[in-house]
Amino acid sequence: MSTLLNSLTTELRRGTLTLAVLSQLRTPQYGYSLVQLLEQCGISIEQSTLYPLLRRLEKQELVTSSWDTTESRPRRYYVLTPYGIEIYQQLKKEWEKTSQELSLLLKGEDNE
Amino acid sequence: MSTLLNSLTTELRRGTLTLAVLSQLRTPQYGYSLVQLLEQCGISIEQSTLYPLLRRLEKQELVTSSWDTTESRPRRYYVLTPYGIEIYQQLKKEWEKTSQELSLLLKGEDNE
DNA sequence: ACTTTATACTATGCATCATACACTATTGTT
DNA sequence: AACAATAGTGTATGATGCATAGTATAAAGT
Repeated sequence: MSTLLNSLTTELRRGTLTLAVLSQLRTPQYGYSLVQLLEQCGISIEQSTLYPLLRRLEKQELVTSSWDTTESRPRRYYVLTPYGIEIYQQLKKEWEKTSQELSLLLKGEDNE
Repeated sequence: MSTLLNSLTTELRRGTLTLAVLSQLRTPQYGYSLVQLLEQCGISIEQSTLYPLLRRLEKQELVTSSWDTTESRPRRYYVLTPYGIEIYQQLKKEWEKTSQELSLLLKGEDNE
């Protein structure tokens, strides 16, 4: 893939990562599990992208986190706050709207 | 709309503007007409956002531009280059892929 | 003993978008 | 004739998020 296409795709993905992560935090998850969960769904995300994102979300009070030290390895679990749930649902609506609008624009002569 | 939701939505839109603009430049358009064309489709874009975008696209050789001075008001028309068409189609595919993946993630308990 | 997996995290730079401007010429209205 | 509104093209600056490239540790597997 050309570097140009690559950077355009990056920009296109931007913001969707947040939405994807929020969607998975309705049930508690820790960073590492999130990476794999999303990978399974075809969305690859680097840890070095995810952790700062989680930090942001926590700062914005969309998620809360807590350490679980009962297992052999300590894990920090993240989960949506009520406010986070609300924002998630609104953001989801926004995405559906944008998605539909774009579908309309892109429809038409599909010459392959 | 809260400022947080606003900024999240902005991020979500990011990159989609490029795709939207590219999709309209299969036929020649000038800046002002593009704004209105997209507006009709529900996508609002400020001129001060569009013009720098067009500049970028031209620099990346995805579009070319030329002045039309035959009308009463001079207009600068933009249109896709062959390379631009190619990139557009690939980017479109990327979007469709991402879009589908996200649909999957967002599906599920729609408690309204 | 060595390597891989699991797990968490930081720092820096680049690109895009929003916001706020500046500018001109034509059309429409009073 | 004066004025406002529309049509039209642009620039500068700042905020922000993602990618890239790292650091670090402990458990499990060989």
